[in-house]
Amino acid sequence: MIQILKDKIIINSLNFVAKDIFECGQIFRYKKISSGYICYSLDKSAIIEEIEGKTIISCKDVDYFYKYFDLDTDYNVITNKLSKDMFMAKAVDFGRGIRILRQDLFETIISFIISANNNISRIQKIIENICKAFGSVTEFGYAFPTQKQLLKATASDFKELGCGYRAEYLFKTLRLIDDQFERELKILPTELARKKLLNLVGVGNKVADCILLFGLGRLNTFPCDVWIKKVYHEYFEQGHKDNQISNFFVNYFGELSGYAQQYLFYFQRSGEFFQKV
DNA sequence: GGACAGGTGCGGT
DNA sequence: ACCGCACCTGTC
Repeated sequence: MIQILKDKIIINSLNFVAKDIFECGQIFRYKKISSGYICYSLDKSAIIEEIEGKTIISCKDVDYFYKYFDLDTDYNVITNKLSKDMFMAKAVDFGRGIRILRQDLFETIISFIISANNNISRIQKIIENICKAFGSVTEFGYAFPTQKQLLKATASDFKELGCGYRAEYLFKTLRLIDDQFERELKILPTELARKKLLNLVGVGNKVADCILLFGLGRLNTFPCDVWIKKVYHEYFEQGHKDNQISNFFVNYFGELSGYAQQYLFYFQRSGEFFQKV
């Protein structure tokens, strides 16, 4: 099913669809190209193309992207379990190729602080600006800056790069985190890790859950944004207050919560696109 | 001009 | 603890 070469990973599976993976809301550093997608993580990049029904991932660091795309996880098991719920079956069918990426923790923290009350194209632009201004030069462009590099930025630097009022959040949070902070987060149980994340400036419940899910691989979380609220009120309504919706879904989906969130989010949002086009 | 976008911090109860 | 509100900025 999966073939690993020196600078390529070849995947022969229906459970890997680049469009679904990159456009389901979990990542901002990717670009659509004529032959597929190119994505960036830290100082690395990979090209993802469909050739003769197979997915080819071309990159220098095969080990890194094998983990990044979480290729050891069998999504057949996940989609089969989730599809037992009638409504989920539709969402899973729509986003069959989704995989939750194993993103870098630091990059995830910074990126999702920027994402708060913001739209994707602007988030992408801001992150790109920050990479250009503070990241190292790579063969493809600019790397995501390290914490050390970002500590050189002032709040007004961030503002000039388009962050708006999130500039202060970034400036302050950068002074609250370090390697030790990240090491502790990685070993703490989900609830305690969430509490620790909520101490950061610009990190509320939603952003904390995104960091837990995308940066720490905690699948027992369910980030709740406006789209998920719509899903709840349209299809799962049971009288919960908005700030209890995430808990409701975690109870409902258990260890599959993170996956379920991605399928539901992507599905709900696609409806909006169809209506607009 | 005004509302809204993948929320959060803050001040007032 | 639980409200309500202001907030950068681009786009409709």
